Amino acid sequence: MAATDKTEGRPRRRTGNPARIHGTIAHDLGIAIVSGQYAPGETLPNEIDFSERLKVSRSAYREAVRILSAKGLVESRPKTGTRVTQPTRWNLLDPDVLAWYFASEPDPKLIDGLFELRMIIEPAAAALAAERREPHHLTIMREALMNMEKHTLNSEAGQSADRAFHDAVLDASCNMPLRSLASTIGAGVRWTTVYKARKDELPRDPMPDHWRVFDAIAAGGPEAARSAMAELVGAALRDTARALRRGQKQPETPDAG
Amino acid sequence: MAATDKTEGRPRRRTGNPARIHGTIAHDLGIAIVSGQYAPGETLPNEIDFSERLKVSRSAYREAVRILSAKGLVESRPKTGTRVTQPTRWNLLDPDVLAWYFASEPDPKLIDGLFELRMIIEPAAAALAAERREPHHLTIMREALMNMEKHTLNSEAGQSADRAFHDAVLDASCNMPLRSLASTIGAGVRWTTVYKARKDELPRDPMPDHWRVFDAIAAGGPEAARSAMAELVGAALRDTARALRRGQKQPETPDAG
DNA sequence: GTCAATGCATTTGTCCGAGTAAATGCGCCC
DNA sequence: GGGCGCATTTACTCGGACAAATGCATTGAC
Repeated sequence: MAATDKTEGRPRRRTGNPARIHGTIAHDLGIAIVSGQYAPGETLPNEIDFSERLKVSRSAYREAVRILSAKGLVESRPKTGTRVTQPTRWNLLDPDVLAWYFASEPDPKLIDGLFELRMIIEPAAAALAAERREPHHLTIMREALMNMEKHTLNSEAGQSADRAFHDAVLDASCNMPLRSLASTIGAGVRWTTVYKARKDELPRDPMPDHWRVFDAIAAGGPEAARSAMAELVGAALRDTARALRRGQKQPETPDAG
Repeated sequence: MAATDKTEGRPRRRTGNPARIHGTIAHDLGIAIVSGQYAPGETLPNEIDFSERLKVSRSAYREAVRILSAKGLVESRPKTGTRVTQPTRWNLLDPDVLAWYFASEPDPKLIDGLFELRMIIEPAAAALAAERREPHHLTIMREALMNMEKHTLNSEAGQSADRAFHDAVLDASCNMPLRSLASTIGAGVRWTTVYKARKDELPRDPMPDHWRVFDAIAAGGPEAARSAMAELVGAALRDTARALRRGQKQPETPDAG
């Protein structure tokens, strides 16, 4: 836990800063909603009852609802009440919403979907980055990869260096909407490494693939960058799929077959 | 105006429903922020003064700020106040934020970025759709295209049919994160058609391209669907670029060259 | 003279209670 | 039986008060 903080809807801040009530309520309620604890279409208890049950003032509760409403998770109207919207309306690309998905074990369909998105976005972004990268982008990438080598993906520092590298590639694409996908991609990267580590699955050294992407971007070769990044993400996908199979087998067949 | 409503931060609802104060404040402030009226890093007036100036209660103003905070536009802390965050932190993919961008004439860089994103996303989504589409997806697509033919892109109905078609393709990809990009793509589609119409630029009949995409998806041909969609988006891009050039020329050289 | 601890002022955060407006469902009237 | 007005439920808005947190200046010690 203790993620990157920044926006609304996180339980507590990086600096030991105590959480604000509306933030924690939004966080808890958000997790409850995306995990299906409140079904789509269901209306939650009215403001007065619910805020009393949560032991917070109505104002704080209402601000929490505003946060969830801003992210598309609920919709509130007079008389009808506040009800959970259909999942297709949720802002899945919102960093907080995605984080709430990953707070509990997320749906495998979502993991697959995120990998598909990465396979679409990241090679294209790498190609654009090869054409447009500025010197400072390369500096950030190089530093991230060196940190990755030093700390390895088993440490928190190594994982955040991995995310920093992918973020830098999206940054270097010089495309605002693409860069906005950084947090989404980052969540996928993070989950992948953590999950594989939990399954003791770290079969392939990720560094050569990463350096190939970096070299292609630095050399200004769009197609080389595209294929190198496709290879990198594809390898991560295959490793994760294997870890997923192991994870599913374990609870069913403890030691025999 | 009078967009699709649904989430928080819209000024008024589809059904003639009067706007809620916190929604209108968030809407107005959101537009002011994305249009640069409040510079990144700048802190807005404190809650009491600002809410008085806006002629609303502090509670309503605070709920508006919570909405903006949830979308990453502002960040508020005690003593420091509420300040506008750096644009890289904004949730550009949020439907409301994007709508606020388009409320005033948006930055051409953003338009280019959106087209690049569409050129990356939509062909890939079409390919996935060709593999996974269900009969009801095809029904929706066919109906959308028939409406498009009937009303043409000059009418509101025709434009929303266009959006409905692109939405249906993303739906048919059966990929949750991809589908979440529907509102973003839709905003791009909408802006494109409206802008071209304003410049009297409608040189190419869009229907054949659209039917080719549909046929490929219906036939289950991923690569055909991919290239057909790439052709469609590429044509829209070229037309829009031409309209942009005309739009820039007009104010400078009224009638001579 | 430098640095650390501390008190203070400012701003957001939280709480409470009351009253308003809107949307739904019911009963009434036509 | 269908359309219309009314009552009820719910979120929405308001105003005021207190608490908590934080940046800053002051003060003190070394």
